[in-house]
Amino acid sequence: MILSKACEYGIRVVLLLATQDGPGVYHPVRTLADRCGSPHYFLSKICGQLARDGILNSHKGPNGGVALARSLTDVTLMHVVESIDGRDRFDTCVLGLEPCSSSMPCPVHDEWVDIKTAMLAMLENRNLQDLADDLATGKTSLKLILTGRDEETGSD
Amino acid sequence: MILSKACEYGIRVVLLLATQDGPGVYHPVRTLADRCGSPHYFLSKICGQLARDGILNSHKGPNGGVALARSLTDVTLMHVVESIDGRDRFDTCVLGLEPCSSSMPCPVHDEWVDIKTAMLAMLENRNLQDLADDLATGKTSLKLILTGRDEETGSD
DNA sequence: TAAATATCAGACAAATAGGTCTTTTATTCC
DNA sequence: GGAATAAAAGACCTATTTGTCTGATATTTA
Repeated sequence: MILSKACEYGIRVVLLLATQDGPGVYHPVRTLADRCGSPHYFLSKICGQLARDGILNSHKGPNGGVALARSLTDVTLMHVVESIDGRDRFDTCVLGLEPCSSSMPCPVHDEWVDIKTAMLAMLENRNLQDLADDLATGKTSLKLILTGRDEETGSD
Repeated sequence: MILSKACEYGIRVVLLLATQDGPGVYHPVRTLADRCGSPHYFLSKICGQLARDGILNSHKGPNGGVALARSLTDVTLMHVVESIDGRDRFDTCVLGLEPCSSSMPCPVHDEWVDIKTAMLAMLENRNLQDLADDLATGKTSLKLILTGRDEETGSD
């Protein structure tokens, strides 16, 4: 809603990698897709984009896959959003008015400015390390309702 | 982005009516569409929905059109949003996780709760009267960049 | 080198959102 | 009643997003 589906999946996969083994450890997109409830081929494209933007590295062949390209402290969710959705996702007027700005504000302009600020803060105030720490301590969770299959046994 | 295009247009038309003559005065959707930069037929459907939900009244024939159905103080933008987009637009997790809640929060759950609260406040803290007052005094504006035509002379 | 694994590139399909048009119906004015 | 006006209903089209598939390429292992 606020983010595209593609971006949701992108964030999920990055968080997943951050909680698993950190940068440099490769996982096949196939496996990650299962774990984060994203369509395999769709996630594959998303990872391609993240790789092009230097957030992931990718490697072909056995033991290949994708891995975080940078240190956990060097990546924020905003980096992912910028890569997938683009930053201008947050530059629009609530009412879609073109000239809306502080000098010609729409009826909800001021409130919206504050909300956008809070959204940016949500996405860039904490890096992957912080977020992974919260996940590790159980303070937060990435659990989702998996429809169809439940869990991998590691056999694939 | 946060609201659908349909909802944007719906809000615009309601604000337009609020600043023009208040409840009970009918304007053809055609004219309103020109003024609020919305496709005529599209806005027509939107107004139909708003009428079904008791926000607008509509009347066929000459001197017909749509008009606000209730007093300006009885309508907020949230009423429009609920009518067009539905309230559950604000009930989703940023990451699209199904079980996300305060007891199983996603990594940005808490921040998102605050942001949603602010968005609801933006949409329901002030009624059409308040918003129309700000527009009347020039404190805010509904101006938009009209592509193609500039203004009606009343001839069509 | 052969077989297996996995990404890459890009075509393709399905679903949804956004937008247009035509026909019908109700209303007003003459 | 007849002409004009304007909404109502619903079919239809277009663009974007989401999702799937195929063939090619690179890499590893044996």
